[in-house]
Amino acid sequence: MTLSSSTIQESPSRHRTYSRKQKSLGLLCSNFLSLYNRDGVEPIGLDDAATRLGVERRRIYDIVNVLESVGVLARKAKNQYSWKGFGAIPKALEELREEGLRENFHTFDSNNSAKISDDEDERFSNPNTGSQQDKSNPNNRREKSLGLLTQNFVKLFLCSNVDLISLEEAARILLGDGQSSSIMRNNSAAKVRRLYDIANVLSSMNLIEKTNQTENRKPAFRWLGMRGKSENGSFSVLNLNESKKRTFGTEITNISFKRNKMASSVEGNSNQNTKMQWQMQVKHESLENGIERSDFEKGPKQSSKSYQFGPFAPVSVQDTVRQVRDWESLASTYRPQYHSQALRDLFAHYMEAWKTWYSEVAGKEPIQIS
DNA sequence: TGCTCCCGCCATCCG
DNA sequence: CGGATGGCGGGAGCA
Repeated sequence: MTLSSSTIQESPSRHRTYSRKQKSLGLLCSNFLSLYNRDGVEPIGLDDAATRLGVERRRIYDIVNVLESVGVLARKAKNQYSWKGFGAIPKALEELREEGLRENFHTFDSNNSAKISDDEDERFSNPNTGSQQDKSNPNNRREKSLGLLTQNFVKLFLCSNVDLISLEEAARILLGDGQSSSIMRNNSAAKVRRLYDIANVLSSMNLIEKTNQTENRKPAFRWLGMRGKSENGSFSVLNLNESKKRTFGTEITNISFKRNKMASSVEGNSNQNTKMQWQMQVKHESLENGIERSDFEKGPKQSSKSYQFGPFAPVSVQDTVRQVRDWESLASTYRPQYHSQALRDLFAHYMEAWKTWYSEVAGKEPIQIS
């Protein structure tokens, strides 16, 4: 479609320094969270999000699906989601845990796994009612969705004692297990990509952390959030790896901008619509290393129309400050919905964790301001 | 190289 | 039907 006239590629074979990292789902998720973590009740429009974050719509679907899986968002209507907030996570996880236990998520454990028959969620199901669709296979599309995969992945942690699961193991359990009867596609190698996607966004919320087994160096995921377990119905909160030690120096544990040598102003997209688009009055000036204040300019052409590649990369953590900052009000907004002390504790736990997280990302003191 | 996993084509699902 | 969703896997960054 309308292959852009010129502009697309300027200086061929020039040190373009693309930098894939700045386009990661994890970073995108962080920005998304920063952008909408407001008690504002206004619904979130997918187009709006895509535009504000400077990414294509397709990517928004990716993060929105996993965010919804853990309760942060709720689909309201077509093209529209409502922000539930971090405060909704404990409840969502608790439900996932119960659901997981009801199924056999706790039996995978050592040696061979126990496939998770799954089938899917709440209501309906029952023998094929209507006559439409189902020609190809009884497997609904939902079965392979990112959202369901996310929930199953989380259940793995919530319903067991382990807090470290290798990528390999997770793949085997979640996507058709090793060698089983079914001819199910076990080309896990291909499906594993989905796990990476999920892991990235869950990581950006500090629900999990990517590491690798002490011996073997094999990639693995460690659960950082709360854990269900025990039948007495009580929670046990894992002290998320002794939280951050707040190293005042530099060193950002998560985000890791790494030293992307001169990433700076990437693509010379020339969207002149910046005037109204990025209305985020970013004032943050930090971001020490690299990433000099990128100024969007360099746009000789005004191709108008296509603004799909917004300054997502450059801004990165931009306005994390403006949002949030008011944890108290945020907290009071959600706390009421928890009647049990357990959930309340969990909530507090998370708020603390995120407070730390945001301060790190923003590179400044624990938000608080007016 | 092998591990990660972004990108976007295009099958499906809704209105 | 046309637009909204979102599987899926090629293949390019990166370590």
